Amino acid sequence: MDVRTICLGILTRGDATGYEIKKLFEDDGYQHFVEASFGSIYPALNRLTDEGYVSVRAESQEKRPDRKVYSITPTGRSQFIASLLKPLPEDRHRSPFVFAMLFADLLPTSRVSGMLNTYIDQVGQKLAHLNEHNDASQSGGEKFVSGFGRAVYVAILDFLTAHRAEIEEQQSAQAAE
Amino acid sequence: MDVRTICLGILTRGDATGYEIKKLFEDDGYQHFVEASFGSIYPALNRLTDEGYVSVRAESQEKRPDRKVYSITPTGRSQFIASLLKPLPEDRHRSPFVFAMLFADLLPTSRVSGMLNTYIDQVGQKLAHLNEHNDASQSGGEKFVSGFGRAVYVAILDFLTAHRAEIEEQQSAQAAE
DNA sequence: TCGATCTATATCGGACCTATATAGATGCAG
DNA sequence: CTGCATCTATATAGGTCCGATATAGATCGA
Repeated sequence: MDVRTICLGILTRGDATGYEIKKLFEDDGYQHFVEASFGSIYPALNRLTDEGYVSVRAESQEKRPDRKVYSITPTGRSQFIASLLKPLPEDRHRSPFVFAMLFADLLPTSRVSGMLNTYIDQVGQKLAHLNEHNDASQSGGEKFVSGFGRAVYVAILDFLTAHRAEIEEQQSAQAAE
Repeated sequence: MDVRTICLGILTRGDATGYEIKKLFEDDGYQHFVEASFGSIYPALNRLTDEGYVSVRAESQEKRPDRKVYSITPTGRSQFIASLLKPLPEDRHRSPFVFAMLFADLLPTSRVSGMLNTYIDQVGQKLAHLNEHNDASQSGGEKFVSGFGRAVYVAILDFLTAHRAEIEEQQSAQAAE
């Protein structure tokens, strides 16, 4: 699922600038299991334009850089749907926190507790964010995806609350100093 | 959490070749929330060697390329622990499946059901894999991380089983053809 | 009114992954 | 018992993507 495909998908829901595409990941319901940076969005949109999958219109604004508003073309739409009919790449979940827990025995208890607190806090915020944006305007897909996110985050919080004591006791003698 | 740090961490548990480091992600309990490819592991080990964080001994084998066995140095060990004391990068969970569900209305029901079946199958396999490698030899950290993985996978399976019907009914008129 | 944040585009360097090349060993199916 | 697939093992090239940075005027709150 490369950035070009992600951009095409978002443009099926309406025209947008590169900036707005990025904001969708941060503000709305899209954000939790897909992301892309400016450094890949802008080149992706240029290439999609070259390939004829999107069109641009430059809205010139006084004393500001042009707003480049992108629209998906019929070709782009077919291309996007075709990409959803091909086998999907697998999920990729990278968690520096989980990796760090494998080495809890090398760290002072206070650091392990700190990591747990920070992580629990972050997941709690993501959950709160999902709940905030849980309004009636959501499409069926968005509701489903929100529910998915909530299920995952709640499971993580439950597990960590129930089992954090086990990992907080993992220090070996020399790390406990 | 870059690949160099990941390699250092694994080498705190014992010497290994680049190949063995990669295999640890595939076979053992490490695999679910951390990964690295050969294309990044080999350059990482070279650079760690240059920096003095690991040492290599080449075990020459008859009619085979040398096995390059890497060991972490005391400097490398301090460096690794120092990196765990710094703030951790946030989790990054990319899910093409979740992204695709946002566009269920553009797809035929059969394709949405197929995606769900494939995804449920993959998560089920990951869960089974975690359960297989759940033996007494695991360290405290590994047990904790296995439990974390199980909690996440079970939550996903429960959610999808309970809510798949909602997304399977999302097709708009033109996509249902 | 001054600084911070926001809108908006863009590029560079570096990190990382995928695919590929090489090559002998081993194991299994026919 | 033979041939094909898989495994051990290292390595690189090409391409994708992210993080940091640059630019620059607008807006908003202290």
